[in-house]
Amino acid sequence: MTDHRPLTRNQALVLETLTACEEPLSAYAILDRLRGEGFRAPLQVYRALDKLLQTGLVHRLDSLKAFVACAHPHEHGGEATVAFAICENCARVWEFSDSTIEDRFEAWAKAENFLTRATTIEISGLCAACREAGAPGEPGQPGERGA
Amino acid sequence: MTDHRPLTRNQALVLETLTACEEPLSAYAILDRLRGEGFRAPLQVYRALDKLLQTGLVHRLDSLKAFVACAHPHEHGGEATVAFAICENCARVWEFSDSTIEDRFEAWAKAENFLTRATTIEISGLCAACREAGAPGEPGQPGERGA
DNA sequence: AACTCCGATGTTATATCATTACACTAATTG
DNA sequence: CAATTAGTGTAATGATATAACATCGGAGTT
Repeated sequence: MTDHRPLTRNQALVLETLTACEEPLSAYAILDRLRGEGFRAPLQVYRALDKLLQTGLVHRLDSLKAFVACAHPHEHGGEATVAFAICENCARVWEFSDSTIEDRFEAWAKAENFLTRATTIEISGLCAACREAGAPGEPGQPGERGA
Repeated sequence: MTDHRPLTRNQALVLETLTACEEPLSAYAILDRLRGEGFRAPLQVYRALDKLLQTGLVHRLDSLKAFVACAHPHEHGGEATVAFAICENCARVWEFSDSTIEDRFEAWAKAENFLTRATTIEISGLCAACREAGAPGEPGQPGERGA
C-alpha cells in the first residue's frame, strides 16, 4: 500500500522543514521557509505534503490547519490510529496511540456496520511545562484574566 | 459556564438551518440559505455560530470545515467528549460518546500532566446504508474504479 | 430620563487556507 | 521511440475565516 519510492527534492525539503520545527507549520509557513530554496507557490508545498501525508511521514492537524512531521514514522505505515495532544500555549504536539481506544472505536463501528477509513483525534489543552509556568488558561493561576 | 440567555434572531435562524439539514453545512452554505432572511455577510453566520458552539448547540467538524446541530443538546452542556462518525458518501453524521474512551484519554492526560480543554474525535468512512448500496470505497464491490 | 455597560448587529475589507487548469520535464517501461 | 506516470512551475481562483469600525438596544444603575 505505502509505496516507498524515494522522496523528491521538494518532498524532502518540506519534510526537513517540518522535522526541524518543534511546532506544527501551516502550508504557507512552510512556503515562506523554503523561498530560499526556490519555492514560489503554495502548490509546491501542498503537492509535497500530499505525498508525505499518504506515506504517513507527515500528519495534518485539522484543528490547527497545520502540519507536523510524524513522531514515529517507522512504527506505522500510515495505518494505525494516532491521537495528538496539542498545547495551546507552546504549540508542541504529543503523538500517542492506545489500543483500548482503538478497540472501542472498532466495537462501535462493528455494531453500526460502519466502515472506518480514517480516524482523527486531537486534544487541545496545556502541556505540563506550560501549566507549571502558569500559562494562560490554567485555573487558579494568579494574574490572568482578572476582570 | 454555559450562560442560557435566549437565542437572538440570527442565532435562532442559523440553528434552525442546521437542524433542518441532515448534513453538515459550511458557514457559507448557511449564509446562502439565509439570504432570504436578510443575511448578507459571512460574519453574521460566524458570529451566530460562535455563540451556538459555546453553548454546545452546534458542533464544528474540523475534518469537513462544516457545522452540525448537536444531536443531543440537552444531554451535555458542552462538557462531554463526543465522537463523530461521518459518512463520506452521504455526509450524514453519527454522534456518540464512550466513557471508556474518555477514561483512557483522561488517564493519558493525568500521566502526562496535560490539562485537557477540548477533544476532537472524527471518524470518516462509510455508513451501513451506503455500504449496502455499494458506495464507492467499499472494497470488493463491482463496477467501481476498475482501471 | 439620562448614563453606562455589554452583547449583538451590519458592512466593508482583508487575511488565511487550498485547489483548478495548463504547460512542461523526467524517469520507466513496453 | 512511443506511451505512461509522477512530479514540477506558474497564474488564477475558490473556499474559509477574521479584523476593524460604526451602530443599536436592552439591563442595571443613579
